[in-house]
Amino acid sequence: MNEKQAGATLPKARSIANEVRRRIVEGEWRQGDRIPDEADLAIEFNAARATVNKALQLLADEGLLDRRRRAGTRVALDPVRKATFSISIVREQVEQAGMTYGHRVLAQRDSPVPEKIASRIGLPEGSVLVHMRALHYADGRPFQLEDRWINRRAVPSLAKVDFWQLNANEWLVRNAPYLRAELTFSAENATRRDARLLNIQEGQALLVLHRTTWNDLGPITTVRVAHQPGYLIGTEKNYWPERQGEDA
Amino acid sequence: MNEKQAGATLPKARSIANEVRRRIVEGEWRQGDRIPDEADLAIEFNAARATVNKALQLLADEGLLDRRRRAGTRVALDPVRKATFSISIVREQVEQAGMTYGHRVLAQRDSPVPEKIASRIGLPEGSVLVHMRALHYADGRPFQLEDRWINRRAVPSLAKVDFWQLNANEWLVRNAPYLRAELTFSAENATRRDARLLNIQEGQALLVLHRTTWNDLGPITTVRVAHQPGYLIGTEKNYWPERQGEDA
DNA sequence: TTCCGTGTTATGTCTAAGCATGTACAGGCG
DNA sequence: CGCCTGTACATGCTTAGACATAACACGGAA
Repeated sequence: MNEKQAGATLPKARSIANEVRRRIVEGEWRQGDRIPDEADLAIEFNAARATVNKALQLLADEGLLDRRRRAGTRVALDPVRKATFSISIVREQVEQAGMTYGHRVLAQRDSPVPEKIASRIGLPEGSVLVHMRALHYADGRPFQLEDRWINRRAVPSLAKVDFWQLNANEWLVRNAPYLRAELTFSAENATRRDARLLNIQEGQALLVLHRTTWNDLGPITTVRVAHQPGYLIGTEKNYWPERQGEDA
Repeated sequence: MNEKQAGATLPKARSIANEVRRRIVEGEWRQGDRIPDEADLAIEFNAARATVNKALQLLADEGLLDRRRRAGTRVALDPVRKATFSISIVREQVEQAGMTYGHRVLAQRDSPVPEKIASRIGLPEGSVLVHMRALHYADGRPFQLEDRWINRRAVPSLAKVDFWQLNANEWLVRNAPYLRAELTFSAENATRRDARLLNIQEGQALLVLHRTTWNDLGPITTVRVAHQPGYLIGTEKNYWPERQGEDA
């Protein structure tokens, strides 16, 4: 999606990067080999050193190259794979799949945080946060179950927001930029409650995403998102569970 | 881990980025606002425009800014979060957690690919690939179950490699750089076989990672990796399941 | 032999300048 | 009033040159 169309002129740095990548993939330069230095490549590609630098930085960010001052640039011994996922808001996920989105708040009240959550977000146990649960629907089917704690103190403008009406996810994303985020994936067996709400069988494997965000005032929110069984999160796109007799 | 130590001088571009990020997070510039153009910021920060450009590109890559020619730079309406995970080879995962690594090949033979796999990697059904299964151990406990298909044709040097002896994962990572990779996470209930091999109960929720890689000759390998129950994959680090009476 | 300084060197970063490119906007034409 | 088009402008990208900085390598001192 990020590649230019054939025929359009690629930025020079990018095309240099592509050429270097090709040489690596085709084995011309092998893992661990030192590659020519920026100055030499600049001559070879008829570019300024800064441009070559940019190209090599790109590849280093991809994990394909290992660069160290004075030591030179070499092909990474084990090309560390960095997988990047773009996490969009739920509604977009649903709508991009061509379904209609729905949202329902199940519960919302102020409550002291349990120890487990408190330690994850770095607040003293027993701090009172907003606790809410909501369901997100795709074409009327429950799709995501969200269990969220919100720290009013990190977002002053949030003091009077009514989360019964609101999609907390979207409100926060749009109104409370964060400085730091932590995100984990795991798999959990659906609890009885998960099963009831998502309309599935107890014990089914759920892909669970935990996300916590912080700004300069402290933790903003932490959320556990349980996906419908069969949902895949991928680097390229996400995949919906198969449905019988229907089309995605 | 990527922040410089306090006291060390931050690259100018990075410190400009930080300042801009601060203004956004603290609400000085709000979502959707147009921010001053590069030339103005260059004056304000006493830097060259190229430096400001680099800083803003950084933030645009993070998804915090939205930049368009002529239209200017504005704070993104919904700061798209890109989560990046660094996927290292299994042995490193285990050793970084301070455990000893072990590896055992369970099966390996040439076999025609089933339709499901074939369509995923883009080879005709029935193509004959190497099919292998292996277990990875941490401190003697089964930790990861790997089910892999390897396309000898994409990696000529692989023709005579004996996968009974070898850690396929590492061999491929080190010897077969790829051009494109696709990666998905999902959750699956442990099959009877998963359960037996991982020494767990059938039906337990497993975090499953599918990875497929391609080079210029075609698909290299596709693999299903099932993790021990309770394992978390995160943006910052990965988390091991709790163990009773022991310390990680 | 080992250890420590010091010079060399490749990358890291910045600057000033300029051309390229896409698009928002205004103004003209039907 | 709507559509088209030209132009100005903000970002995109490159260059040449310079200085900073980490780290290898070598030589001399202990």
